[in-house]
Amino acid sequence: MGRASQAQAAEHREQLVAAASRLFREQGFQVSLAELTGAVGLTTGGFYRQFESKDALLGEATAHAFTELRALLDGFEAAHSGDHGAGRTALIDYYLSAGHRDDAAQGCPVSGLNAAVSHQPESSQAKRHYVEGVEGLAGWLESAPSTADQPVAGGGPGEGATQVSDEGYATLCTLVGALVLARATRGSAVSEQILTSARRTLAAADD
Amino acid sequence: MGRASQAQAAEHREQLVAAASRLFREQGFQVSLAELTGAVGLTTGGFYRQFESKDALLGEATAHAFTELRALLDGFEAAHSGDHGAGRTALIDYYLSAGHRDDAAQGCPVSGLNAAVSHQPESSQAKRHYVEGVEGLAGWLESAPSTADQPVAGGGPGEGATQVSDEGYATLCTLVGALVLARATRGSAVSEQILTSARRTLAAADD
DNA sequence: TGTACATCAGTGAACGCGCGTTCACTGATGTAC
DNA sequence: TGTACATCAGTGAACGCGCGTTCACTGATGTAC
Repeated sequence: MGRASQAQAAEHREQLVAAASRLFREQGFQVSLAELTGAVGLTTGGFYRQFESKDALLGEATAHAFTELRALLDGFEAAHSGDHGAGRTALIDYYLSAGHRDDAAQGCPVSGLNAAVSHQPESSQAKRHYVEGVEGLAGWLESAPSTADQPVAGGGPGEGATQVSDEGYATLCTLVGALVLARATRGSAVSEQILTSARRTLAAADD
Repeated sequence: MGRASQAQAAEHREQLVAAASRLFREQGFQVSLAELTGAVGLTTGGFYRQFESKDALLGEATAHAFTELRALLDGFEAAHSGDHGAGRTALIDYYLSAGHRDDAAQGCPVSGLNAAVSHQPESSQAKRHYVEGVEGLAGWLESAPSTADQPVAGGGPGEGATQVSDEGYATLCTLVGALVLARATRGSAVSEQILTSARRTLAAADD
């Protein structure tokens, strides 16, 4: 193949991170490097010229997935003309849909990367990004977020300026629990019941 | 070593299932056979005289963990003289404690085996037991369960006589989501906040 | 009850495979003059 | 602008390791008489 240009190499790198963020969410961290690099038309050999290790890729893939999530949240809010409450309701409906359950690859990283991140050491990049992302999504899930610009995967290293409310965290717990359970029970009637029950319960709480 | 007696063999088998149910919850399905058999003082060679495969062991370990859970639930109810509501409150407090978060090995299989079961095929024993267990725990989590004898890991093959209410499933979602998130974020302040928020929110809903 | 023998739980090594990582190599790219 | 050469992105094979599973073997157990 010969040497790729710097622009091409940079694009390959981005493609690899994007593919990894999909495949890790879909299949977990056990996807092989051969499959990861193969997904963007490369071979494993060159991988280590771009990343220090597979763990490092997980770190970047995690950050990438949370950036995507931020865009998704913005989209939901924009689709309802900036009405956060309406956007929030729409996000919850999407979150607890069968479509989201069956499409982990493009779904929420809090649910999709949970297992992968759980087995990572506390000091890992993946865990750091994950924790930030959890905090950010929980903050967004408040009915009336304290700041308009709560980051999903940003903010300084300091322990976040604003505290997330019980409502934000509890709503996130219900969403993540429902999705994770619905995925583990996919194929049985229980899976649908879980999603429906969580949807109705969160809707009822919104009064 | 020579041949073990039938009684010893049966005991080894039980010990192996029990150890597997702990290790799979703690470390996931990737624990090696060497570690599993080593945990009860055996070597890997003899494993296949007791089990058809590692997958089969996961199936039995899942069933075992849910039997333990049933005993735990009964214990909580008995500790409150059969007052289900009081036992339920106590279980929720335990479920959302740092102790439970840090002791997955002896903790709830719905949370502990979620990742393992998610990657199992739909037809697997592990998945079957898991789905039954989810249904059973959700039923127990209703404030006023419809039947006194709702099984956690029992009941015929038919799709359960009684339907579980939204309250049961939604409560389970919040519990599982909280535990799974608290474990993935262990070491950060967010982990504690998640548990606390879920606890307060579920307590507030009990009015 | 005692003896002879078949059974089979458990051992330890081997097999085959897939994986993450390394490395010598290629040849187009980028740069120094 | 053109040329010579160093750089380095990507290849493909090899390395080393751990794993699930298999297998020949051992010797105490269980059983038939």
